[in-house]
Amino acid sequence: MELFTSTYENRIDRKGRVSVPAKYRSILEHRNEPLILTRALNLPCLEGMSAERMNQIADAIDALDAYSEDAAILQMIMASAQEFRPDSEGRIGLPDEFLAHANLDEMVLFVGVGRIFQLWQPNAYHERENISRNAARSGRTPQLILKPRANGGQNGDSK
Amino acid sequence: MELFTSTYENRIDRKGRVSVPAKYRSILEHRNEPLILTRALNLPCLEGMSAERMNQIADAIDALDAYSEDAAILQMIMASAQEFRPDSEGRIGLPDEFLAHANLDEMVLFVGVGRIFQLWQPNAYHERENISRNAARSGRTPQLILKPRANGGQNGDSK
DNA sequence: TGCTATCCCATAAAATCCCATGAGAGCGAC
DNA sequence: GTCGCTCTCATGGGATTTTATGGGATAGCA
Repeated sequence: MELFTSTYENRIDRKGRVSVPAKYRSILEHRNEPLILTRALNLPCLEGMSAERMNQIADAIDALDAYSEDAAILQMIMASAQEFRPDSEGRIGLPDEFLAHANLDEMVLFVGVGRIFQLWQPNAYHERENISRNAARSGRTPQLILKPRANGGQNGDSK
Repeated sequence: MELFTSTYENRIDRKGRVSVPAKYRSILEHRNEPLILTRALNLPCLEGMSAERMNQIADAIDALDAYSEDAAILQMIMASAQEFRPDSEGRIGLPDEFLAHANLDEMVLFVGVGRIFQLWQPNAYHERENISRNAARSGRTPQLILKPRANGGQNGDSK
């Protein structure tokens, strides 16, 4: 499976390290790409993605006028991004800015949301989940429009 | 990764030297290219890049009318460019014009913005970051259209 | 002779490597 | 089904290396 799914709650040890879920790691390793984390623009969480996606953003920046305000905002994404190379046990050390942005202390909740995954303070995520769920119950469901994929033939392989 | 990301705040010592972040150094060394610094055109910061990037800018200038005002302005980028060779500990000495242009005194904030990086007076950058972040929060986010890349893409997605 | 830039060595803190342990999932034999 | 074996994975912590930084020594240069 090429998509990040499910959730995993892992501990931050006293050195500030946390294990990246093995499922996520194997996706990145399978693509032979390093792990990138960024601070989400408008949420108190971190976002994890492959380097491929960062390159796409860099391309988007280059396509803009280098001195425009739009470019400045996209550059903020790059400035908050950091490359991580998990140690031999699959852990990464989270720097203070990242811990602070997502209010992380003891535990981290990894949340797979498809092409990327998020890192949440567990309670913060559960609150947010309840809010969204209640919104859905009260009828405010989003439109979900599925389109056929271009490369219909290939499906997910695995280990 | 090939991109300059994240931020690093380093001290200018009493001899006027500052360490170039090891991550940035290794990118340049990996490409076997010297470090070039310029004064940013419309911002109080310096910009660091590889020599290859300089060539791209030169190409962009050539694409303009050689006698236009725009070309004259962009040529100032080249005029302010200077090549630096870090010492054995990875430090460079910043000349006075550069210190003055970016109002640098004690600390330098290296800000990776993709294909280049910037050198800011820390407070000056944080102010600018707040402005951009508020703009992003209030909905004025730039269009971000991610395009599949020519070389890297194993995952055929479009969205 | 002063000034400046560069080389070299030293050091503390932070990041990373490496080995160990234990819980738990999966699996096969019975 | 269930017992026990194996393997994976998250976690802990000591050992080692990297990195930023300070400063003395040396060599040009005005």
